[in-house]
Amino acid sequence: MTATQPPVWLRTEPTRARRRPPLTREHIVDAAVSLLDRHDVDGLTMRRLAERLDVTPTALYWHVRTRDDVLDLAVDRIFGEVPVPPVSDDWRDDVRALVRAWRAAMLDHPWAPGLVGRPMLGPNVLARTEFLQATLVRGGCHGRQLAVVTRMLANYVIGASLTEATWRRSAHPDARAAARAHVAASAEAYPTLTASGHLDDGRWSDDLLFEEGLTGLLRVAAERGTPPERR
Amino acid sequence: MTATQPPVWLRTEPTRARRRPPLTREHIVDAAVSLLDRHDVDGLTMRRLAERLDVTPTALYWHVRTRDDVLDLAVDRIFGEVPVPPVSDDWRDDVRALVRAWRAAMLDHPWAPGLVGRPMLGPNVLARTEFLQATLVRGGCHGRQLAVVTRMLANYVIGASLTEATWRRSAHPDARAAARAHVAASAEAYPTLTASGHLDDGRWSDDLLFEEGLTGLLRVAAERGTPPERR
DNA sequence: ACAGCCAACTTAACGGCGGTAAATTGGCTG
DNA sequence: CAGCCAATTTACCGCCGTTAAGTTGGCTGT
Repeated sequence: MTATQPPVWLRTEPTRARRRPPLTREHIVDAAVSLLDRHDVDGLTMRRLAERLDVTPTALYWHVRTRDDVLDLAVDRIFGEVPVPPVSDDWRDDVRALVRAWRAAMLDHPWAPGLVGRPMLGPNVLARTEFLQATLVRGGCHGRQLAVVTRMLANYVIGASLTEATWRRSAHPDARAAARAHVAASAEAYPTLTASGHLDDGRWSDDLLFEEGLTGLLRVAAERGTPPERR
Repeated sequence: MTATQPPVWLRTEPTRARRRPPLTREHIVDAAVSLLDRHDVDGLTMRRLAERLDVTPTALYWHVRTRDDVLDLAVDRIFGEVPVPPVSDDWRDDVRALVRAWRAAMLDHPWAPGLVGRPMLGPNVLARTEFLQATLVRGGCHGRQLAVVTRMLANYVIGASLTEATWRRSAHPDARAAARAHVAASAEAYPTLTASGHLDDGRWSDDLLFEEGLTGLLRVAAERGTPPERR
């Protein structure tokens, strides 16, 4: 039988599906994140991404419009890793949990904070922001105060992630040391910085500084009212 | 006289210096900033930069190691535009003035906040940080509290600049509108965001939100002590 | 059984990019 | 006027993002 069919060896493969697994936007983002984790932003090329997915570079453009799209999707993917905490009886704890996890996710992927400078409208980002603001409302924030506090907290966590990730990325063991030496060399120009050990590693842990700052912000968030003229 | 010299017309030019003006790192940074202002980060190419300076691209590499160097220098140049306020009798006013000017400079060059994710060790950055911390010391901050507050303020202004510059850069008049519509379309998923008008333009001005948040931070900065177990 | 369709992918190529190596220039010094 | 050497140019490499046009192969309707 099968006389008219060419022998197996000449047919390409089981011919089951065209590709298995078929290329997906999800798969692309998977590969992108893993590439970003390993090679940082400059290391994410459409060609490398394609190679990783065993596909021609141009195939990606069927699922994605540009490289920037890939980056946007990757950022939102990271935000998906931020667990939205269960609602507790103290709204402050909930804000703390969310913001803490937010920072942690960013630091797990130190390339991410540097990409925050683009419009973030992904569903994961929006969902976390929604939770943050809803929690603040639960805590009694309204109107202008709500807007102020939301922005304040977001700015804080963004700034903190960016600052810390910056140093974490220049991971060369002595890059920090070089920086410290550089400042110490002009100690008379920066007396306070050198005295306070502003660039020192071990002096105060990043975690501690972040937590204490956050505590301060929550204190601000809890002060309700404070209209133009208060009291 | 001058018989042995060829007539002026055949000599290339005053022959005063090899180039006039001679290429300088300062000139390069000048051109870079102006190019960044006009064409954003992607628009700054070594070739365009060279063209602007009437020089071959490779000539730049004599004064600068890589394109990243140019970006680093450009960022520090921007920080040079931040006026260090005169010392007043209220340290809070001084912090306010510095931080306010810091944000203003970043927003004047909306490409800058996105470049903060690289080690900033330029003299202008360090001088401003020194002033900030010195002022806090004057206000009575010491040790851990000083570290916490310094970071808190820096993170806040960085986050705020980045957030605001992001929207300012996607300047297409209706880009924000599209974003708002996008969120509004899933209003049932983001009830609080839509209710609070989180993405609305006119609701609360960026300036106002920044100032009120800053007021809160200064209140935190003024609370001294607060050790592990307080009171 | 087969014609035709169209989503998904490949082939080929373009222009521009950052960066390097080697040659060149031209004012200055001895 | 010989020789030096800082400053710049010429020539080029390999990689990049992206586009246009072709190909494939499973599915649909008859």
